[in-house]
Amino acid sequence: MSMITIREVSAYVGKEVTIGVWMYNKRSSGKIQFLQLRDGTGTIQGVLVRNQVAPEIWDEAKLLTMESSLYVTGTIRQDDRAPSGFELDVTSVKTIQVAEEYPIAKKEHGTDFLMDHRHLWIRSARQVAILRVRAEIIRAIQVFLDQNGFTLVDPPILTPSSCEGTTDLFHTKYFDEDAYLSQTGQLYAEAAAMALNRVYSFGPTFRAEKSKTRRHLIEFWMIEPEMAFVDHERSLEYQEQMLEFVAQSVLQNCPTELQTLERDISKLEKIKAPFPRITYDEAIELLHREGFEDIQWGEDFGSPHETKIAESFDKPVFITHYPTEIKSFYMKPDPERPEVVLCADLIAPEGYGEIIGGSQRIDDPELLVERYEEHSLSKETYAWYLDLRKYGSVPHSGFGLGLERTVAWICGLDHVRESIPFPRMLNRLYP
RNA sequence: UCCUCAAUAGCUCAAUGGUAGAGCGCCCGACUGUUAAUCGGUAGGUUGCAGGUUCGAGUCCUGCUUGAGGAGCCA
Repeated sequence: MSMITIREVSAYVGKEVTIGVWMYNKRSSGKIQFLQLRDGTGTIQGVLVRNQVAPEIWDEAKLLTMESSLYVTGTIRQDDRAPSGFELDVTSVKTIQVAEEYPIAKKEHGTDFLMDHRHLWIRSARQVAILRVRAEIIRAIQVFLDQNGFTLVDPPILTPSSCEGTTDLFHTKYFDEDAYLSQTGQLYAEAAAMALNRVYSFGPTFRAEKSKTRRHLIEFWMIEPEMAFVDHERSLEYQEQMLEFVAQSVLQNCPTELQTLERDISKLEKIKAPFPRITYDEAIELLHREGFEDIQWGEDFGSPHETKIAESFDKPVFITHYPTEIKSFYMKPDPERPEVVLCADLIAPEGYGEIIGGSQRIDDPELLVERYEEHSLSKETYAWYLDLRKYGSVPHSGFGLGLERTVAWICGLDHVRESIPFPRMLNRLYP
């Protein structure tokens, strides 16, 4: 007799196997019990017929409650009545624990209740599917970057100062010094690119913003590639190729998960490079045509603006060449138009908003020092970053992809809180 | 920080200012193919907190707390 997982049952038809499982539901009549079993790799229905099993096995199964844990032994049988095509004729049940009354019922729950029970909520089929797709997206990104010669470098999480200087940071003590939780690994990735050419960082980032929308988390994960000798245009090509690879990988490797999520596959099949590109100027014109007459050149787009622009395309769209004034200090001005920078935000379709922000970086040390002054950045704190422009400065570009927004988009979620196992949100640190 | 909405049984929600209810879940019982099984029954309440108006407040008013959606900021 073999100890297997539910994922493997198709190879054991007609054989007796034992599986470690949780019971997520039970339907029973007087002389037959249907145990709905899951083990994290899949689900299967266990069938007990009263006059075909030992009385003590029948009685033990009757005591099982929702989410009770057990080893179940039985024979795998092909059955067209089962959604998965297979059933288990149970011959023996070995209870590990009879669970207390499980708080998450089969019917609907409110957001607050589910978030308070996130540690149990992740057991449900939909959440399991999302976490699988998240893992597949991470895997696909790493495969793509590996195939393109990128090296993973891990930036620090405790940092001495703000990297972008704008948003609110989480403050902590670092012995006698002040320290902050990282809001981006980019500046460190730039340093690593000067050592390893093409690199990427992948890790958690933290923003103490009072943001409370479906697109924001306090703690979220970013993938930040940084490329020496690569200009803005080439960077956009990497971005669109990477997202195409991600979408195709999920389509190929997560069909059952996408089915569980009831995701419209045709939307994902359209994610193919190249993506449309419009300049900031053209985006402003588009918005004026669409009735957003309030927005003026030089202002940043709000969410309604981004959504309107995205609705005009059936693929993700790059918005390039934003005004220098509203963008980060390290972005390289367009040599022909210094009032705009060589940057792009990638806006996802279906209202998922900005999922990538990227730019070519300033490589001229004198211009960088000017920017330090304009943005009131401490020369001492950023001395090491200036060094990158003093010792063999090269053109280089990079971008940051927000993992949770990408997962929410690929899965078709209506909130990023379901795209990460344990979301950290405004006023929510538990569980 | 601002705007809008909400808070009643374990959960999801009802209840003209006039006796606090239903469905689901739990528990008990019936049922040999159930797919959120079905059917019958039992138990289950300081209506978020503190005041106020009223003969009478779950309901109206004030303040607070918590949550949800959005703005700003951002990925």
